Amino acid sequence: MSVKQKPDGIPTAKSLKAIQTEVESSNRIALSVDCVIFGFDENKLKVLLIRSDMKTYQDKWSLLGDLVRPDEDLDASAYRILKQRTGLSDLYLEQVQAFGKVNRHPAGRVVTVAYYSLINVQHHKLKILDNELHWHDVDSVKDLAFDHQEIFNTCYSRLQKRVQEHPAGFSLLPNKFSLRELQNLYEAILGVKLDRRNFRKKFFAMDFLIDLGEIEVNVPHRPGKLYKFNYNKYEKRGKKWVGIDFL
Amino acid sequence: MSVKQKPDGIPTAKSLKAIQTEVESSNRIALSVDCVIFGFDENKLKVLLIRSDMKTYQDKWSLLGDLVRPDEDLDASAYRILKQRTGLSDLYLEQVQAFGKVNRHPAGRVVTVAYYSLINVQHHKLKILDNELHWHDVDSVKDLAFDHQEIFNTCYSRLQKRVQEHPAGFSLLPNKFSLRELQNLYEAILGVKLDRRNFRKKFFAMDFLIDLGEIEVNVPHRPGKLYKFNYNKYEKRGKKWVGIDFL
DNA sequence: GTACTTTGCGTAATAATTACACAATTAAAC
DNA sequence: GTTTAATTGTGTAATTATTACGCAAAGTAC
Repeated sequence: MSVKQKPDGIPTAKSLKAIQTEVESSNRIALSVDCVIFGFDENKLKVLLIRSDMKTYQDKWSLLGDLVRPDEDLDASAYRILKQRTGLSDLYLEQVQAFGKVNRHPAGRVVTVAYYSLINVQHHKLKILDNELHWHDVDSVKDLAFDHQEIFNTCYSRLQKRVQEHPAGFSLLPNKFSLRELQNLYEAILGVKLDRRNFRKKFFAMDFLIDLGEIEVNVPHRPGKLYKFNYNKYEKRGKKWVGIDFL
Repeated sequence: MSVKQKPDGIPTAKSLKAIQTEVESSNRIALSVDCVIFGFDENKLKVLLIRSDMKTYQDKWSLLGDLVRPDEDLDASAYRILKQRTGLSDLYLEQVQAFGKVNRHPAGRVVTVAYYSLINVQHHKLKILDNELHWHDVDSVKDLAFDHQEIFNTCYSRLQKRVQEHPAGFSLLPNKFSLRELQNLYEAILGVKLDRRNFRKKFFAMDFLIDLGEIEVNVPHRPGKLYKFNYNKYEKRGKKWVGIDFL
Protein backbone atom coordinates (compact mmCIF):
# COMPACT_ATOMS: atom_id res chain seq x y z
CA MET A 1 0.00 0.00 0.00
CA SER A 2 1.61 3.25 -1.00
CA VAL A 3 -0.74 5.49 -2.93
CA LYS A 4 -2.80 8.66 -2.78
CA GLN A 5 -5.43 10.18 -5.00
CA LYS A 6 -4.44 12.69 -7.64
CA PRO A 7 -7.11 15.16 -8.83
CA ASP A 8 -7.84 13.00 -11.86
CA GLY A 9 -8.57 9.98 -9.72
CA ILE A 10 -5.37 8.14 -10.48
CA PRO A 11 -3.30 7.60 -7.38
CA THR A 12 0.46 7.92 -7.27
CA ALA A 13 3.17 7.24 -4.74
CA LYS A 14 3.09 9.58 -1.77
CA SER A 15 4.90 10.68 1.34
CA LEU A 16 5.09 8.92 4.65
CA LYS A 17 3.25 11.74 6.33
CA ALA A 18 0.34 11.55 3.91
CA ILE A 19 0.07 7.82 4.46
CA GLN A 20 0.21 8.17 8.21
CA THR A 21 -2.70 10.57 8.06
CA GLU A 22 -4.69 8.12 6.02
CA VAL A 23 -3.79 5.16 8.18
CA GLU A 24 -4.82 6.99 11.31
CA SER A 25 -8.09 8.18 9.87
CA SER A 26 -9.01 4.81 8.46
CA ASN A 27 -10.73 3.67 11.61
CA ARG A 28 -13.86 2.11 10.35
CA ILE A 29 -12.65 -1.37 9.43
CA ALA A 30 -12.05 -3.91 12.15
CA LEU A 31 -9.88 -6.94 11.60
CA SER A 32 -10.45 -10.37 13.04
CA VAL A 33 -9.04 -13.87 12.75
CA ASP A 34 -11.22 -16.98 12.47
CA CYS A 35 -9.84 -20.47 12.96
CA VAL A 36 -11.09 -23.73 11.54
CA ILE A 37 -9.70 -26.25 13.99
CA PHE A 38 -9.63 -29.78 12.61
CA GLY A 39 -9.28 -32.94 14.64
CA PHE A 40 -9.41 -36.64 13.80
CA ASP A 41 -11.27 -38.97 16.14
CA GLU A 42 -12.97 -42.32 15.73
CA ASN A 43 -12.01 -42.33 12.07
CA LYS A 44 -13.91 -39.12 11.41
CA LEU A 45 -12.61 -35.71 10.54
CA LYS A 46 -13.95 -33.21 13.07
CA VAL A 47 -14.08 -29.47 13.43
CA LEU A 48 -14.27 -27.48 16.65
CA LEU A 49 -17.15 -24.99 16.79
CA ILE A 50 -18.67 -22.67 19.35
CA ARG A 51 -22.32 -21.90 19.86
CA SER A 52 -23.14 -18.35 18.86
CA ASP A 53 -25.18 -16.42 21.36
CA MET A 54 -25.71 -13.44 19.13
CA LYS A 55 -29.42 -12.83 18.59
CA THR A 56 -28.93 -12.57 14.86
CA TYR A 57 -27.47 -16.05 14.75
CA GLN A 58 -29.37 -17.73 17.56
CA ASP A 59 -28.54 -21.40 17.89
CA LYS A 60 -26.06 -21.39 15.07
CA TRP A 61 -22.53 -22.60 15.36
CA SER A 62 -19.58 -20.49 14.49
CA LEU A 63 -15.83 -20.67 14.09
CA LEU A 64 -13.46 -19.58 16.80
CA GLY A 65 -12.17 -16.10 16.34
CA ASP A 66 -11.28 -12.80 17.87
CA LEU A 67 -10.26 -9.32 16.91
CA VAL A 68 -6.62 -8.83 16.00
CA ARG A 69 -4.80 -6.70 18.52
CA PRO A 70 -2.94 -3.68 17.25
CA ASP A 71 0.36 -4.92 18.64
CA GLU A 72 0.31 -8.54 17.51
CA ASP A 73 1.23 -10.13 14.20
CA LEU A 74 -1.63 -11.69 12.29
CA ASP A 75 -0.22 -15.20 12.78
CA ALA A 76 0.33 -14.52 16.46
CA SER A 77 -3.32 -13.64 16.72
CA ALA A 78 -4.31 -17.03 15.32
CA TYR A 79 -1.91 -18.81 17.69
CA ARG A 80 -3.37 -16.89 20.61
CA ILE A 81 -6.88 -17.99 19.75
CA LEU A 82 -5.77 -21.60 19.43
CA LYS A 83 -3.91 -21.48 22.71
CA GLN A 84 -6.91 -19.98 24.49
CA ARG A 85 -9.31 -22.54 23.06
CA THR A 86 -7.33 -25.73 23.05
CA GLY A 87 -4.59 -25.08 25.57
CA LEU A 88 -2.14 -26.29 22.93
CA SER A 89 0.88 -24.59 21.45
CA ASP A 90 2.99 -25.72 18.52
CA LEU A 91 0.03 -26.51 16.37
CA TYR A 92 -0.02 -26.89 12.63
CA LEU A 93 -1.43 -23.58 11.44
CA GLU A 94 -1.92 -22.20 7.97
CA GLN A 95 -3.49 -19.02 6.76
CA VAL A 96 -6.05 -19.51 4.04
CA GLN A 97 -7.31 -16.11 2.94
CA ALA A 98 -9.19 -12.99 3.97
CA PHE A 99 -12.95 -12.58 3.77
CA GLY A 100 -14.09 -9.04 3.39
CA LYS A 101 -17.62 -8.51 2.13
CA VAL A 102 -19.02 -5.27 3.50
CA ASN A 103 -21.99 -6.84 5.24
CA ARG A 104 -20.49 -10.08 6.40
CA HIS A 105 -20.79 -9.16 10.07
CA PRO A 106 -23.84 -7.59 11.74
CA ALA A 107 -21.74 -5.56 14.17
CA GLY A 108 -20.18 -3.45 11.47
CA ARG A 109 -17.37 -3.65 8.98
CA VAL A 110 -15.19 -6.54 10.02
CA VAL A 111 -12.74 -8.12 7.65
CA THR A 112 -11.59 -11.51 8.83
CA VAL A 113 -8.56 -13.61 8.01
CA ALA A 114 -9.21 -17.35 8.02
CA TYR A 115 -6.75 -19.93 9.29
CA TYR A 116 -7.03 -23.63 9.70
CA SER A 117 -5.28 -25.68 12.28
CA LEU A 118 -4.67 -29.39 12.70
CA ILE A 119 -4.63 -30.77 16.18
CA ASN A 120 -3.97 -34.09 17.74
CA VAL A 121 -7.21 -34.87 19.56
CA GLN A 122 -5.38 -37.18 21.97
CA HIS A 123 -3.56 -34.17 23.37
CA HIS A 124 -6.56 -31.96 23.38
CA LYS A 125 -8.91 -34.35 25.11
CA LEU A 126 -7.28 -33.63 28.43
CA LYS A 127 -8.05 -29.95 28.23
CA ILE A 128 -11.64 -29.18 27.56
CA LEU A 129 -11.68 -25.55 28.43
CA ASP A 130 -15.09 -24.32 27.52
CA ASN A 131 -18.37 -26.18 27.40
CA GLU A 132 -19.70 -24.02 24.62
CA LEU A 133 -17.22 -25.82 22.37
CA HIS A 134 -18.08 -28.98 20.50
CA TRP A 135 -16.49 -31.22 17.94
CA HIS A 136 -18.61 -31.72 14.83
CA ASP A 137 -18.25 -34.20 12.01
CA VAL A 138 -17.19 -32.20 8.99
CA ASP A 139 -19.98 -33.81 6.95
CA SER A 140 -22.62 -32.46 9.30
CA VAL A 141 -21.37 -28.89 9.32
CA LYS A 142 -23.98 -26.72 7.74
CA ASP A 143 -25.67 -23.40 8.19
CA LEU A 144 -23.00 -21.78 10.31
CA ALA A 145 -23.33 -18.22 11.61
CA PHE A 146 -22.11 -15.17 9.67
CA ASP A 147 -20.26 -16.22 6.50
CA HIS A 148 -18.60 -18.99 8.44
CA GLN A 149 -20.02 -21.71 6.22
CA GLU A 150 -18.19 -20.23 3.26
CA ILE A 151 -15.04 -19.83 5.31
CA PHE A 152 -15.28 -23.40 6.52
CA ASN A 153 -15.83 -24.75 3.02
CA THR A 154 -12.85 -22.84 1.68
CA CYS A 155 -10.62 -24.04 4.50
CA TYR A 156 -11.76 -27.63 4.15
CA SER A 157 -11.01 -27.60 0.41
CA ARG A 158 -7.63 -26.15 1.14
CA LEU A 159 -6.92 -28.91 3.62
CA GLN A 160 -7.91 -31.56 1.11
CA LYS A 161 -5.50 -30.13 -1.38
CA ARG A 162 -2.78 -29.63 1.17
CA VAL A 163 -2.61 -33.20 2.41
CA GLN A 164 -2.08 -34.38 -1.15
CA GLU A 165 0.96 -32.18 -1.57
CA HIS A 166 2.47 -32.02 1.90
CA PRO A 167 2.74 -34.28 4.91
CA ALA A 168 0.35 -32.09 6.86
CA GLY A 169 -2.03 -34.87 7.84
CA PHE A 170 0.34 -36.36 10.39
CA SER A 171 -0.42 -33.44 12.69
CA LEU A 172 -3.88 -34.94 13.14
CA LEU A 173 -2.55 -38.31 14.25
CA PRO A 174 -0.90 -39.55 17.43
CA ASN A 175 2.89 -39.60 17.27
CA LYS A 176 2.79 -43.34 16.75
CA PHE A 177 0.28 -44.60 14.26
CA SER A 178 -0.48 -47.67 12.20
CA LEU A 179 -0.80 -47.63 8.45
CA ARG A 180 -4.47 -48.39 8.86
CA GLU A 181 -4.92 -45.22 10.92
CA LEU A 182 -3.04 -43.24 8.31
CA GLN A 183 -5.24 -44.59 5.55
CA ASN A 184 -8.40 -43.93 7.56
CA LEU A 185 -7.20 -40.36 7.97
CA TYR A 186 -6.71 -39.82 4.26
CA GLU A 187 -10.03 -41.44 3.48
CA ALA A 188 -11.77 -39.20 6.00
CA ILE A 189 -10.15 -36.02 4.75
CA LEU A 190 -10.60 -36.75 1.07
CA GLY A 191 -13.93 -38.49 1.36
CA VAL A 192 -12.88 -41.45 -0.77
CA LYS A 193 -12.06 -45.13 -0.35
CA LEU A 194 -8.48 -46.04 -1.17
CA ASP A 195 -6.99 -49.38 -2.09
CA ARG A 196 -5.14 -50.72 0.91
CA ARG A 197 -2.23 -52.31 -0.88
CA ASN A 198 -1.62 -49.37 -3.18
CA PHE A 199 -1.83 -46.97 -0.30
CA ARG A 200 0.84 -48.87 1.61
CA LYS A 201 2.98 -49.22 -1.47
CA LYS A 202 2.87 -45.49 -2.10
CA PHE A 203 3.82 -44.54 1.44
CA PHE A 204 6.63 -47.04 1.64
CA ALA A 205 7.93 -45.85 -1.71
CA MET A 206 8.20 -42.32 -0.33
CA ASP A 207 10.31 -43.74 2.44
CA PHE A 208 9.42 -41.18 5.09
CA LEU A 209 7.94 -43.59 7.61
CA ILE A 210 10.05 -44.89 10.46
CA ASP A 211 9.18 -48.36 11.67
CA LEU A 212 9.19 -48.04 15.45
CA GLY A 213 9.46 -51.78 16.02
CA GLU A 214 6.29 -51.60 18.09
CA ILE A 215 2.77 -52.84 17.46
CA GLU A 216 -0.70 -51.60 18.29
CA VAL A 217 -2.20 -52.60 21.61
CA ASN A 218 -5.83 -53.10 22.58
CA VAL A 219 -7.11 -53.85 19.12
CA PRO A 220 -9.50 -56.79 18.77
CA HIS A 221 -7.56 -58.36 15.92
CA ARG A 222 -4.04 -58.79 14.67
CA PRO A 223 -2.20 -55.60 15.66
CA GLY A 224 -0.36 -53.58 13.04
CA LYS A 225 3.10 -52.09 13.20
CA LEU A 226 3.50 -48.55 14.48
CA TYR A 227 5.29 -45.83 12.56
CA LYS A 228 6.22 -42.21 12.91
CA PHE A 229 6.86 -39.65 10.21
CA ASN A 230 10.47 -38.75 9.48
CA TYR A 231 10.24 -34.96 9.29
CA ASN A 232 14.02 -34.70 9.29
CA LYS A 233 14.42 -36.75 6.17
CA TYR A 234 11.54 -34.88 4.57
CA GLU A 235 13.20 -31.51 5.15
CA LYS A 236 16.53 -32.73 3.84
CA ARG A 237 15.01 -34.31 0.77
CA GLY A 238 13.98 -30.87 -0.46
CA LYS A 239 10.39 -31.45 0.50
CA LYS A 240 9.55 -33.57 -2.50
CA TRP A 241 6.27 -35.25 -1.73
CA VAL A 242 4.66 -37.94 -3.80
CA GLY A 243 1.01 -37.17 -4.33
CA ILE A 244 -1.68 -39.29 -2.77
CA ASP A 245 -4.31 -41.02 -4.84
CA PHE A 246 -6.87 -38.75 -6.39
CA LEU A 247 -9.67 -36.83 -4.78
CA MET B 1 -15.18 -13.36 14.91
CA SER B 2 -17.54 -13.68 17.83
CA VAL B 3 -15.75 -13.73 21.15
CA LYS B 4 -15.03 -11.75 24.28
CA GLN B 5 -12.69 -12.19 27.19
CA LYS B 6 -13.88 -13.90 30.33
CA PRO B 7 -12.08 -13.10 33.59
CA ASP B 8 -10.00 -16.24 33.27
CA GLY B 9 -8.73 -15.23 29.88
CA ILE B 10 -10.80 -17.65 27.87
CA PRO B 11 -13.22 -15.89 25.58
CA THR B 12 -16.76 -17.01 24.97
CA ALA B 13 -19.57 -16.03 22.64
CA LYS B 14 -20.99 -12.59 23.31
CA SER B 15 -23.74 -10.17 22.45
CA LEU B 16 -24.04 -8.01 19.38
CA LYS B 17 -23.74 -4.88 21.48
CA ALA B 18 -20.48 -6.01 23.06
CA ILE B 19 -19.04 -6.79 19.66
CA GLN B 20 -20.12 -3.48 18.24
CA THR B 21 -18.30 -1.71 21.01
CA GLU B 22 -15.15 -3.64 20.27
CA VAL B 23 -15.41 -3.16 16.54
CA GLU B 24 -15.82 0.55 16.92
CA SER B 25 -12.96 0.91 19.35
CA SER B 26 -10.60 -1.18 17.28
CA ASN B 27 -9.34 1.71 15.27
CA ARG B 28 -5.63 1.14 15.19
CA ILE B 29 -5.31 -1.32 12.34
CA ALA B 30 -5.57 -0.07 8.79
CA LEU B 31 -6.37 -2.41 5.94
CA SER B 32 -4.93 -2.20 2.44
CA VAL B 33 -4.91 -4.21 -0.75
CA ASP B 34 -1.78 -4.79 -2.82
CA CYS B 35 -1.90 -6.11 -6.37
CA VAL B 36 0.72 -8.07 -8.25
CA ILE B 37 -0.19 -7.34 -11.85
CA PHE B 38 1.29 -9.83 -14.29
CA GLY B 39 1.66 -9.33 -18.02
CA PHE B 40 3.28 -11.34 -20.80
CA ASP B 41 5.29 -9.53 -23.44
CA GLU B 42 8.14 -10.51 -25.76
CA ASN B 43 8.06 -14.00 -24.31
CA LYS B 44 8.78 -12.74 -20.84
CA LEU B 45 6.59 -12.71 -17.78
CA LYS B 46 6.36 -9.15 -16.47
CA VAL B 47 5.06 -7.45 -13.37
CA LEU B 48 3.82 -3.89 -13.08
CA LEU B 49 5.51 -1.86 -10.35
CA ILE B 50 5.49 1.74 -9.18
CA ARG B 51 8.41 3.73 -7.92
CA SER B 52 8.11 4.42 -4.22
CA ASP B 53 8.74 8.01 -3.21
CA MET B 54 8.65 7.36 0.47
CA LYS B 55 11.93 8.39 2.08
CA THR B 56 12.22 5.09 3.90
CA TYR B 57 12.15 3.26 0.60
CA GLN B 58 13.84 5.74 -1.68
CA ASP B 59 14.32 4.40 -5.18
CA LYS B 60 12.72 1.10 -4.46
CA TRP B 61 9.87 -0.33 -6.43
CA SER B 62 6.63 -1.37 -4.88
CA LEU B 63 3.38 -3.09 -5.70
CA LEU B 64 0.23 -1.20 -6.54
CA GLY B 65 -2.07 -0.79 -3.62
CA ASP B 66 -4.40 1.38 -1.66
CA LEU B 67 -6.35 1.45 1.57
CA VAL B 68 -9.62 -0.44 1.57
CA ARG B 69 -12.59 1.85 1.86
CA PRO B 70 -15.07 1.17 4.63
CA ASP B 71 -17.93 0.78 2.20
CA GLU B 72 -16.35 -1.48 -0.40
CA ASP B 73 -15.90 -5.23 -0.50
CA LEU B 74 -12.32 -6.43 -0.34
CA ASP B 75 -12.47 -7.75 -3.90
CA ALA B 76 -14.01 -4.52 -5.10
CA SER B 77 -11.08 -2.69 -3.65
CA ALA B 78 -8.67 -4.78 -5.72
CA TYR B 79 -10.73 -4.21 -8.86
CA ARG B 80 -10.74 -0.48 -8.18
CA ILE B 81 -6.96 -0.39 -7.97
CA LEU B 82 -6.62 -2.34 -11.19
CA LYS B 83 -9.08 -0.12 -12.98
CA GLN B 84 -7.29 3.00 -11.82
CA ARG B 85 -3.88 1.72 -12.83
CA THR B 86 -4.52 -0.15 -16.03
CA GLY B 87 -7.79 1.29 -17.23
CA LEU B 88 -8.99 -2.28 -17.63
CA SER B 89 -12.03 -4.01 -16.18
CA ASP B 90 -12.90 -7.69 -16.33
CA LEU B 91 -9.45 -8.80 -15.37
CA TYR B 92 -8.45 -12.13 -14.00
CA LEU B 93 -8.09 -11.50 -10.27
CA GLU B 94 -7.36 -13.83 -7.40
CA GLN B 95 -6.80 -13.20 -3.75
CA VAL B 96 -3.70 -14.81 -2.36
CA GLN B 97 -3.51 -14.09 1.34
CA ALA B 98 -3.13 -11.43 4.00
CA PHE B 99 0.20 -10.13 5.29
CA GLY B 100 0.06 -8.77 8.78
CA LYS B 101 3.37 -8.42 10.59
CA VAL B 102 3.19 -5.59 13.09
CA ASN B 103 6.04 -3.57 11.63
CA ARG B 104 5.59 -4.28 7.96
CA HIS B 105 4.69 -0.66 7.15
CA PRO B 106 6.53 2.41 8.44
CA ALA B 107 3.36 4.48 8.61
CA GLY B 108 1.81 2.39 11.34
CA ARG B 109 -0.11 -0.83 11.65
CA VAL B 110 -1.32 -1.74 8.19
CA VAL B 111 -2.46 -5.24 7.35
CA THR B 112 -2.56 -5.85 3.63
CA VAL B 113 -4.39 -8.38 1.51
CA ALA B 114 -2.47 -9.48 -1.59
CA TYR B 115 -4.08 -10.17 -4.94
CA TYR B 116 -2.61 -11.06 -8.25
CA SER B 117 -4.03 -10.17 -11.58
CA LEU B 118 -3.37 -11.34 -15.12
CA ILE B 119 -3.66 -8.84 -17.90
CA ASN B 120 -3.42 -8.92 -21.63
CA VAL B 121 -0.62 -6.50 -22.37
CA GLN B 122 -1.98 -5.87 -25.88
CA HIS B 123 -5.02 -4.22 -24.33
CA HIS B 124 -3.10 -2.37 -21.73
CA LYS B 125 -0.47 -0.88 -24.02
CA LEU B 126 -2.96 1.67 -25.28
CA LYS B 127 -3.55 3.06 -21.83
CA ILE B 128 -0.41 4.01 -20.02
CA LEU B 129 -1.86 6.11 -17.30
CA ASP B 130 1.00 6.96 -15.07
CA ASN B 131 4.66 7.32 -15.90
CA GLU B 132 5.73 6.15 -12.47
CA LEU B 133 4.62 2.71 -13.58
CA HIS B 134 6.95 0.25 -15.27
CA TRP B 135 6.89 -3.33 -16.39
CA HIS B 136 9.66 -5.47 -14.94
CA ASP B 137 10.84 -8.94 -15.86
CA VAL B 138 9.84 -11.20 -13.01
CA ASP B 139 13.39 -12.55 -12.84
CA SER B 140 14.80 -9.12 -12.15
CA VAL B 141 12.39 -8.25 -9.37
CA LYS B 142 14.34 -7.91 -6.18
CA ASP B 143 14.60 -5.74 -3.15
CA LEU B 144 11.11 -4.25 -3.32
CA ALA B 145 9.88 -1.71 -0.78
CA PHE B 146 8.11 -2.72 2.44
CA ASP B 147 7.51 -6.49 2.57
CA HIS B 148 6.56 -6.40 -1.08
CA GLN B 149 9.30 -8.81 -2.09
CA GLU B 150 7.77 -11.48 0.12
CA ILE B 151 4.31 -10.67 -1.18
CA PHE B 152 5.52 -10.82 -4.76
CA ASN B 153 7.27 -14.16 -4.21
CA THR B 154 4.19 -15.65 -2.64
CA CYS B 155 1.96 -14.43 -5.45
CA TYR B 156 4.33 -15.65 -8.13
CA SER B 157 4.47 -19.11 -6.58
CA ARG B 158 0.73 -19.15 -6.43
CA LEU B 159 0.50 -18.25 -10.09
CA GLN B 160 2.90 -21.04 -11.02
CA LYS B 161 0.74 -23.50 -9.20
CA ARG B 162 -2.45 -22.07 -10.56
CA VAL B 163 -1.62 -22.35 -14.24
CA GLN B 164 -0.90 -26.04 -13.77
CA GLU B 165 -4.37 -26.67 -12.38
CA HIS B 166 -6.56 -24.12 -14.16
CA PRO B 167 -6.66 -22.42 -17.52
CA ALA B 168 -5.68 -19.11 -15.97
CA GLY B 169 -2.75 -18.43 -18.26
CA PHE B 170 -4.93 -17.60 -21.24
CA SER B 171 -5.77 -14.29 -19.59
CA LEU B 172 -2.21 -13.24 -20.29
CA LEU B 173 -2.45 -13.97 -24.02
CA PRO B 174 -4.20 -12.24 -26.88
CA ASN B 175 -7.59 -13.72 -27.73
CA LYS B 176 -6.04 -15.47 -30.69
CA PHE B 177 -2.76 -17.21 -30.06
CA SER B 178 -0.53 -19.84 -31.60
CA LEU B 179 0.56 -22.95 -29.80
CA ARG B 180 4.09 -21.59 -29.80
CA GLU B 181 2.92 -18.52 -27.91
CA LEU B 182 1.07 -20.71 -25.46
CA GLN B 183 4.14 -22.81 -24.87
CA ASN B 184 6.34 -19.73 -24.48
CA LEU B 185 3.88 -18.50 -21.87
CA TYR B 186 4.05 -21.70 -19.84
CA GLU B 187 7.81 -21.80 -20.11
CA ALA B 188 8.05 -18.20 -18.93
CA ILE B 189 5.71 -18.70 -15.99
CA LEU B 190 7.18 -21.99 -14.84
CA GLY B 191 10.78 -21.21 -15.71
CA VAL B 192 11.32 -24.50 -17.54
CA LYS B 193 11.80 -25.76 -21.08
CA LEU B 194 9.06 -28.04 -22.30
CA ASP B 195 9.08 -30.56 -25.10
CA ARG B 196 7.22 -29.10 -28.05
CA ARG B 197 5.55 -32.26 -29.27
CA ASN B 198 4.46 -33.38 -25.83
CA PHE B 199 3.16 -29.93 -25.02
CA ARG B 200 1.01 -29.90 -28.15
CA LYS B 201 -0.17 -33.42 -27.56
CA LYS B 202 -1.26 -32.58 -24.04
CA PHE B 203 -3.21 -29.51 -25.04
CA PHE B 204 -4.92 -31.21 -27.94
CA ALA B 205 -5.81 -34.13 -25.69
CA MET B 206 -7.61 -31.73 -23.33
CA ASP B 207 -9.63 -30.60 -26.29
CA PHE B 208 -10.30 -27.07 -25.07
CA LEU B 209 -8.63 -25.24 -27.96
CA ILE B 210 -10.71 -23.98 -30.85
CA ASP B 211 -8.93 -23.90 -34.19
CA LEU B 212 -9.88 -20.52 -35.63
CA GLY B 213 -8.89 -21.46 -39.18
CA GLU B 214 -6.53 -18.50 -39.23
CA ILE B 215 -2.77 -18.26 -39.18
CA GLU B 216 -0.25 -15.87 -37.69
CA VAL B 217 0.76 -12.84 -39.70
CA ASN B 218 4.02 -10.92 -39.74
CA VAL B 219 6.18 -13.72 -38.51
CA PRO B 220 9.51 -14.23 -40.33
CA HIS B 221 8.96 -17.96 -40.84
CA ARG B 222 6.21 -20.42 -41.45
CA PRO B 223 3.15 -19.09 -39.57
CA GLY B 224 1.31 -21.28 -37.08
CA LYS B 225 -2.40 -21.81 -36.69
CA LEU B 226 -4.32 -19.54 -34.32
CA TYR B 227 -6.50 -20.85 -31.52
CA LYS B 228 -8.72 -19.57 -28.78
CA PHE B 229 -9.62 -21.19 -25.48
CA ASN B 230 -13.06 -22.75 -25.21
CA TYR B 231 -14.18 -21.47 -21.81
CA ASN B 232 -17.70 -22.70 -22.45
CA LYS B 233 -16.64 -26.28 -22.90
CA TYR B 234 -14.34 -25.98 -19.91
CA GLU B 235 -17.18 -24.84 -17.65
CA LYS B 236 -19.49 -27.59 -18.88
CA ARG B 237 -16.87 -30.28 -18.50
CA GLY B 238 -16.90 -29.76 -14.74
CA LYS B 239 -13.64 -27.87 -14.82
CA LYS B 240 -11.46 -30.93 -15.12
CA TRP B 241 -8.05 -29.74 -16.17
CA VAL B 242 -5.20 -31.93 -17.17
CA GLY B 243 -2.03 -30.90 -15.41
CA ILE B 244 0.81 -29.35 -17.35
CA ASP B 245 4.26 -30.89 -17.28
CA PHE B 246 6.08 -30.52 -14.03
CA LEU B 247 7.64 -27.49 -12.52
C1' DG C 1 -8.81 -74.81 19.24
C1' DT C 2 -12.07 -72.64 16.31
C1' DA C 3 -13.96 -68.57 14.28
C1' DC C 4 -13.17 -64.01 13.19
C1' DT C 5 -10.77 -59.96 11.84
C1' DT C 6 -6.99 -57.61 10.07
C1' DT C 7 -2.16 -57.50 8.69
C1' DG C 8 1.41 -58.00 5.35
C1' DC C 9 2.76 -58.79 0.84
C1' DG C 10 3.50 -59.11 -5.15
C1' DT C 11 2.26 -59.30 -9.83
C1' DA C 12 0.04 -58.53 -14.21
C1' DA C 13 -2.67 -55.23 -17.07
C1' DT C 14 -3.41 -50.64 -18.20
C1' DA C 15 -2.52 -45.84 -18.62
C1' DA C 16 0.49 -41.86 -18.67
C1' DT C 17 4.77 -39.79 -19.62
C1' DT C 18 8.89 -39.21 -21.78
C1' DA C 19 12.38 -39.01 -25.46
C1' DC C 20 13.16 -38.25 -29.90
C1' DA C 21 13.50 -36.88 -36.02
C1' DC C 22 12.02 -35.51 -40.39
C1' DA C 23 9.32 -33.56 -44.11
C1' DA C 24 6.50 -29.45 -45.35
C1' DT C 25 5.65 -24.40 -45.24
C1' DT C 26 6.62 -19.72 -45.31
C1' DA C 27 9.52 -15.37 -45.41
C1' DA C 28 13.84 -13.31 -46.42
C1' DA C 29 18.00 -12.81 -48.98
C1' DC C 30 20.14 -12.94 -52.91
C1' DG D 1 12.93 -17.67 -58.82
C1' DT D 2 16.12 -20.23 -56.32
C1' DT D 3 18.33 -20.87 -52.13
C1' DT D 4 18.60 -20.31 -47.12
C1' DA D 5 16.85 -20.14 -42.60
C1' DA D 6 13.39 -20.69 -39.32
C1' DT D 7 9.48 -22.87 -37.64
C1' DT D 8 5.37 -25.75 -38.07
C1' DG D 9 3.18 -30.11 -37.88
C1' DT D 10 3.14 -34.91 -36.91
C1' DG D 11 3.90 -40.47 -34.53
C1' DT D 12 6.03 -44.15 -32.20
C1' DA D 13 8.66 -46.85 -29.03
C1' DA D 14 10.56 -47.12 -24.27
C1' DT D 15 9.84 -46.05 -19.70
C1' DT D 16 7.38 -45.15 -15.73
C1' DA D 17 3.30 -44.84 -12.87
C1' DT D 18 -1.16 -46.48 -11.67
C1' DT D 19 -4.57 -49.63 -11.01
C1' DA D 20 -6.88 -53.98 -9.89
C1' DC D 21 -6.81 -57.82 -7.33
C1' DG D 22 -6.20 -62.68 -3.52
C1' DC D 23 -4.11 -65.44 0.02
C1' DA D 24 -1.44 -67.01 3.92
C1' DA D 25 -0.19 -65.69 8.65
C1' DA D 26 -0.98 -63.23 13.14
C1' DG D 27 -3.49 -62.11 16.74
C1' DT D 28 -8.05 -61.71 19.65
C1' DA D 29 -12.47 -63.43 21.39
C1' DC D 30 -14.91 -67.03 22.63
